[in-house]
Amino acid sequence: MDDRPRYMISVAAELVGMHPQTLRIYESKGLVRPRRTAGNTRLYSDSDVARLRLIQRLTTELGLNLAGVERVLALEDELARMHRRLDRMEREMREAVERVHRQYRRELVLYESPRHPIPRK
Amino acid sequence: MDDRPRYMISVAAELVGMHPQTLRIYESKGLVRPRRTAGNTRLYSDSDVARLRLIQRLTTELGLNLAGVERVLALEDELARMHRRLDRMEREMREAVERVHRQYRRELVLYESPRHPIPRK
DNA sequence: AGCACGTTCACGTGGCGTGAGGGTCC
DNA sequence: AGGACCCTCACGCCACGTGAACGTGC
Repeated sequence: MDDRPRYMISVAAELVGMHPQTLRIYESKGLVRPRRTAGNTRLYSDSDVARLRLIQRLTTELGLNLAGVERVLALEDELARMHRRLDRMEREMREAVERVHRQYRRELVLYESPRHPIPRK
Repeated sequence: MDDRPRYMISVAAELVGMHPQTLRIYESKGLVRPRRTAGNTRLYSDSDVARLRLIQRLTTELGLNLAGVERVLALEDELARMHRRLDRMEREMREAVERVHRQYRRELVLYESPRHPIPRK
């Protein structure tokens, strides 16, 4: 995803329907980290905007305060990481079983007795 | 763990260092669910008290509001469940590999050629 | 009868959103 | 020179904790 810094604060605020000052507060609390231009103007990327929308949902819709938002975002990150880890582990384990199958099939061919042919499926 | 309802509200509040009224508020928001006696008196179990301590850490130490506490508790539950699931999956997959090994070892014994003994470790 | 329980209402504080004031950069 | 940016300060509202008032159960 193209995620370059794009929107200055008034545009970003407009996009998510928030007060520009609110965005500055969020940054001061470390909830979003927009880039800055050489002239120190904030520039929000698309993922910054997405994060703002997420924060908005947590505050206005669910009523969390900013401390809660911070904690929830961290936990959701951790949850997402764990989910990926779970998927990866499932895949790796499946591959491990497959490797064992392949290895033994090779050995069976090597050691096969002519009088006891191995049934092929 | 023995988790019978034990402490009435003044005792539970004393145990965790909170105002009894605060405990009533928490219940009204569904954060804890103490049992009641026939006379409608709240009785808090040890796990209720533990939960109160957890809530206390989130509110006083981290500064969450109650909406945040509710959300965080839910996420931590989910995280714990996922962790158990991960452990279980790891074990099951390990057993699956082991099953494949055992199965092929049996077949190798059956089909083994006298002139090509299978090396044992 | 007394004490701790129950509920409901009122008050104070603090967090957070909103706006204004004043300076700086294009 | 104007407009949007920067930051800081002040106001208002609402959530939450605390306490009081009043009724009920042991």
